[in-house]
Amino acid sequence: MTNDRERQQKQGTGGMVGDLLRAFVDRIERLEEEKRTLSEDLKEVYAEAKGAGFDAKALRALIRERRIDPDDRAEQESILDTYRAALAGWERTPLGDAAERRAAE
Amino acid sequence: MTNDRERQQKQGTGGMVGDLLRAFVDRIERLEEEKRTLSEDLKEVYAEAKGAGFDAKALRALIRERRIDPDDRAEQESILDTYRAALAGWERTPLGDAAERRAAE
Amino acid sequence: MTNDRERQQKQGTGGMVGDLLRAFVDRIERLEEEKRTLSEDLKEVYAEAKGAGFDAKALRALIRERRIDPDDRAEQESILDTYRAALAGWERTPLGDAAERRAAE
Amino acid sequence: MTNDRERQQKQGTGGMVGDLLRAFVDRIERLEEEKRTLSEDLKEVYAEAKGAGFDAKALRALIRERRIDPDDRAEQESILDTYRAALAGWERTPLGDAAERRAAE
DNA sequence: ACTGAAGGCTGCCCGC
DNA sequence: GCGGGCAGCCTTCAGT
Repeated sequence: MTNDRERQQKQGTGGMVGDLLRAFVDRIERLEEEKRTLSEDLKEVYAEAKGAGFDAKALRALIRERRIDPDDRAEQESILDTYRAALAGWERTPLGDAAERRAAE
Repeated sequence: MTNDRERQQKQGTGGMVGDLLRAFVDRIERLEEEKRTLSEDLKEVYAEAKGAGFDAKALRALIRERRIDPDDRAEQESILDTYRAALAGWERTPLGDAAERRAAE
Repeated sequence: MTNDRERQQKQGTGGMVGDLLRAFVDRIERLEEEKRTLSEDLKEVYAEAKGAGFDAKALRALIRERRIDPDDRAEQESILDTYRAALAGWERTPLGDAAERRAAE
Repeated sequence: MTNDRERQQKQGTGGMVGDLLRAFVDRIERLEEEKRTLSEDLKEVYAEAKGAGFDAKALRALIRERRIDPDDRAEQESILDTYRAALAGWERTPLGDAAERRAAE
């Protein structure tokens, strides 16, 4: 009988592994659901902040800045400064070229 | 008046705006921390499952499948509806038939 | 015959709309393929730059910085500075709390 | 010459590294510009299709379907393979049967 | 340590 | 003009 086979798969002696698997799936899905809820809460807070007159983009930038390690940030900034310096005076970009071509059409 | 608020934000007169900002930052960072905790929990569960003999990759595939499946039915319906709308007035044309067959797959 | 019906759908009088649709699909897929090729080229260039000793992350940051409008960037930086100032001295973050709790375990 | 002195100061020894960096930046920005152009072309094609009476959303869905379909078969195969691997040693258990049926859907 | 995938985040485009 | 949906980018993580 199909149902017996089903029940065996889910509950029988051989189903212990299945029970274990289902337990894991359950835990995972609960955790994911909680994460999803938090993401929504976060979205709400940003919306609220925006409603209070704060710039959401800047607020996100602020949070990001606070999140990352100050040392790492300094390191990255330092490298970036070096590159910026290496390109100093180099305003002739492909993007500029394209804009000129576009204007010439 | 908006300008007063602007000036307050920039000068910190009374710090009320600063307090508000701090409150938002605090709420955001708490929520993010909770999310981070859940991500770690999730990672642990996967590790535990792996320790129990389950293949993590397959487990993830299973979870993903279960996650998208419910939406998927709705999505398929939605696409089907959209196709019907896109083909409005052509339903009796061969193209309409082809689209319907495609959507029905 | 099924094949004739197929051919009608694809090539017959009633298939003119189908031809048009297929032409659009063809153009779109060609353009997407070209985009994909460029993405791969880009990836190669970054890999090459990395091989030449440049920091890929910083390089991307540099490119991003050059891409956005200088005025917009200044505006964002200005707002960010304002927020930073409003939070000055506020180092007590949830993340910090969590770290302390973690250390206490 | 003043410019040479300037450039030396900003780029370091001989400016060779700076030149190299500029070359990379140039290549990257050109590729990105080409991508941007293609994106615009794509947008135009969609607009044109819309003008011809096609529903843009449905068209995008169609393209997406065609794009993922080839991969999809491979992906499905891959998942199936993964499941088989995950269940190695349990194939003769009820769980194995269930997993195989699930993967076969 | 690096590479390839997976997931989350951000910016863009459309519809309301 | 704005909020939602979607595509692309970035980051992180498992695997080699």
